[in-house]
Amino acid sequence: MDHQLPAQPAPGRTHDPEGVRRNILAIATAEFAEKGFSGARVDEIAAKINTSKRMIYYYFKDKEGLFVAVLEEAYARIRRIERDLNLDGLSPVDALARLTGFTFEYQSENADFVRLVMVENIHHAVHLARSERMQSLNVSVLQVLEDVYRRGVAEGVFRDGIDVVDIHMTMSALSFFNVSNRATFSAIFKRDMVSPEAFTRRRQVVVETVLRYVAR
Amino acid sequence: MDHQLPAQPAPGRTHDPEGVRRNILAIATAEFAEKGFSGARVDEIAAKINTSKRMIYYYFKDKEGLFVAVLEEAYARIRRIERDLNLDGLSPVDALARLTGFTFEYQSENADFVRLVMVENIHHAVHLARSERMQSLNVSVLQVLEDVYRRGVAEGVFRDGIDVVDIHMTMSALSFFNVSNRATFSAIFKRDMVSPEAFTRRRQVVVETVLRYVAR
DNA sequence: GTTAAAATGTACGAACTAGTCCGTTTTCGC
DNA sequence: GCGAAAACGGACTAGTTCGTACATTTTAAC
Repeated sequence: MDHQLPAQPAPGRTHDPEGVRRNILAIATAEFAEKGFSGARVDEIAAKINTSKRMIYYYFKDKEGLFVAVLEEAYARIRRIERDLNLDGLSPVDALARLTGFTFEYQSENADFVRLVMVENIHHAVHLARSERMQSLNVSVLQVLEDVYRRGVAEGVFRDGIDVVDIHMTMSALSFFNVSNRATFSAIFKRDMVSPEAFTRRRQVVVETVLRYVAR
Repeated sequence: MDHQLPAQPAPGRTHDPEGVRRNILAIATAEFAEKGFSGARVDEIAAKINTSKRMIYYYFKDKEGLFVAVLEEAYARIRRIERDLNLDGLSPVDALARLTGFTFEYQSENADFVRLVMVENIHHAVHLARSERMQSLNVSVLQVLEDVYRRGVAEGVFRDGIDVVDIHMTMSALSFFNVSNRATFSAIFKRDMVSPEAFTRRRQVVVETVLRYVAR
C-alpha cells in the first residue's frame, strides 16, 4: 500500500489522479476489512476519503469493482514481500522455519489482509475469480516453498513424498486461524491471543508443527 | 438441528410454536451461512419460512436476536455430538486421531457451521459475547482433550509440557481452514478440495500433523 | 362457556443505500 | 492561447430493508 508511486502531486497541481486512487483504496481497504463487503457502506467510505463519492465510481465503476481492486492490492503486497525473503542462504530447516514464521507474523500484523480474505470466502471468491492477475500473483509462494523442500529432501533432513501445497496449506491455516478466529476463540476459551507473549508462544508452536510434519 | 422436540404439532392443532421456531431457525441458519449477517435479508428469510415475517420478530426480537439464536444452536450441536464420541476405550494415540479426524469431518460436512463462525468473527464476536450459554457449551471439548493428553503423557507416548488449548487450536485451525478458505485457495492454486479423494487425503495430513506434534 | 393470553397474518412506512445526472474546473497537446 | 479530454463536486433518486401498527385466530385456565 506504500512506496510505489508519487505520494504527493506535482507542486502547484490540484489534480492528482493516482493519489486520489490510492487514497480511496486505503480507506476502502480498512472499511471492507472492518465491516465486510455487504456491511461496508459506500457513503461511509465516501465520507472518509479526501475527495467525493463521485470519484469512487469514476475510478472503480461500482462497489464490486472497488472491492476487487482492494483484494488485488492486498494479495500483491504479501507476495511482493514474500519474494524478498531471500531464503537461499539458509539451511532447509532454517528456511522453512523462516518462511513459516514470516507467514505467521505477516498475517498477525496485517489483520486487514486476513479479514479481506475471510470476506471474499464468504462470497465464494466471486470477485477473485474475476481477476486474472490473481493466479500469476500467487505462483511465487509455491516456487519458494518447492525450492526449500527439494533441498531438504536432497540433504536427507525432510522425508520424501510430501506435496508442497499441503505444507503451504498447513502453514497458512495455522497462521490465518490465529487472526481470523481470534474473536470467537478468545471469547469462548478466555484465551489471550494478542499480547506479545501470546504471539511469540503461538508462533513457536506453529513453526514447530510444520517442521515436525516434514521431519524424517 | 433435529430430533429433540416434537416435529409435528399435536393433531387437530393449528398453532405449533416450537415448530414455527425451529422452522425459522433452520431457514435462517442457511441464509446467514450463505450470505453473512449483513448480506442476509430478513425479507428473504421471511419468504422461505412456513409462517410470516411477523413471527421472526415475535420469537427473536430482531435480526440480531435471530442470529444469536442461530449461533447458539450451531455450537450446541457440535458439542453435543463431540461428547458422544466415547474415546475412553481407545489408546491415547487412537483417541487423539479419532478426535482430530472427527473435527475435520464434522467441519467438512457442516460448512454452515464453519461459515457462521466466520461471519461472527467478521463481526468481532459481538453476538457471541452477548450469550452466556456459550462458554458452558464449549468447556467439554477441552475436558475430552485433556483426558486423552494426560493418558498419553502417563503412558509415555506423548511428550510433556504441551498446552491442550494449543492442540485444540491446531486441530480446529487445520479443519476449519479447509472449509473456510476453500473458495480462495482452490481459485488461486487450482486445487481440488471437495472430492472424496481430496477429503480423505487432507484428513490424513491433518491427523498426522497433530499426532507428530504431540509425539515424543 | 367465558376470557385473557399466546400465536399468527397483512399492509405499510421511515430510513437507508448504491448509483447517476448535471455541471465545473483543471490539464495538456498543438 | 485554445479546445478537447480528463478530473472532479454535489444534489438527487429509485429501489430496498428492517421493523411495526393493527387486526384476527387459537389455546388454555377457570
